[in-house]
Amino acid sequence: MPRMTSETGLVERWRSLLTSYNQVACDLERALHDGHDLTMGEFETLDRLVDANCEDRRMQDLAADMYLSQSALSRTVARLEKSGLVARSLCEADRRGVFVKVTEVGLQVHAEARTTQRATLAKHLSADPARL
Amino acid sequence: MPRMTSETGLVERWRSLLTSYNQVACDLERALHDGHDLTMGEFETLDRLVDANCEDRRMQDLAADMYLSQSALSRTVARLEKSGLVARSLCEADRRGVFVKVTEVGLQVHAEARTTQRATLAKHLSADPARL
DNA sequence: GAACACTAGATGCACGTGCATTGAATGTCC
DNA sequence: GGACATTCAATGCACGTGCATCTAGTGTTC
Repeated sequence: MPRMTSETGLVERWRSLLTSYNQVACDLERALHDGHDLTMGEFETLDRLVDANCEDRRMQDLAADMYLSQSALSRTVARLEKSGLVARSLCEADRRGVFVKVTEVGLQVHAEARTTQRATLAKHLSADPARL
Repeated sequence: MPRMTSETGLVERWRSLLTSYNQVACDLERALHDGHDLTMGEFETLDRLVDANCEDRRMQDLAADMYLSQSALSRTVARLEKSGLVARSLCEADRRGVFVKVTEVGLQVHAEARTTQRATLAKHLSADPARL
């Protein structure tokens, strides 16, 4: 069973993934920070919240479709709240839970930041879909 | 000019990249840490050094084909040296430069860790080349 | 050869992260 | 209903990172 091919391809694909990700992430992080004083994690969190708009979301649900760990998310939301971009409120039904909602300011900042994000993504991902 | 399609695809591809990367990276990080007391960055550094074996490599050259920043690389190599996996020696030709070489122990640890890496990569990347 | 710009790599610092733990609320079992 | 396990979110802690800066060696210009 000649599995050399698959093993080699594996590492190559991993390195490709590693490189792609880091290039985009690095640039995006800087662009968001410089232009909007946001972390990539903060923007992504905001982005998820806006996607599911009108609806309060529990921390848990947020964490579910994100890559952030529970503690990271907790602190990220704390930072966003401190900046006035989201609001936390406790869930009456289950008083352990916490609801998170985007504020007006949060919506504005998100809209602006999204422009930056799109531009950065386009710069890196538009021309070469082969090397995703 | 209907660019909606491309913009939408852009974000989708980014989220896909984000998710793929974080799943693999997270798992790999843990596996390497638990099994070999290595950071992902440390392993990748070691990996690059082994690839270019027999040859001393300057920090600069190492940094060139890696995603790590200059300061991160500097500290990573410092940690690897402290653990006895690599050795630094100064470059006589240009005494600002520093050579980095894998030690015997480093080779062994790398070989062991590579097994773990391959296994982890296989788990995540083997079945679904479509969603690289 | 003295002054100045530049480069290689190390380091102080602030910050975001994961892990483990904590505190509070809920569920369960008898 | 009281004791115990479980869940949600927050937090102490150690650690790796990037940015800016620093030190030392090199190149250049006069």
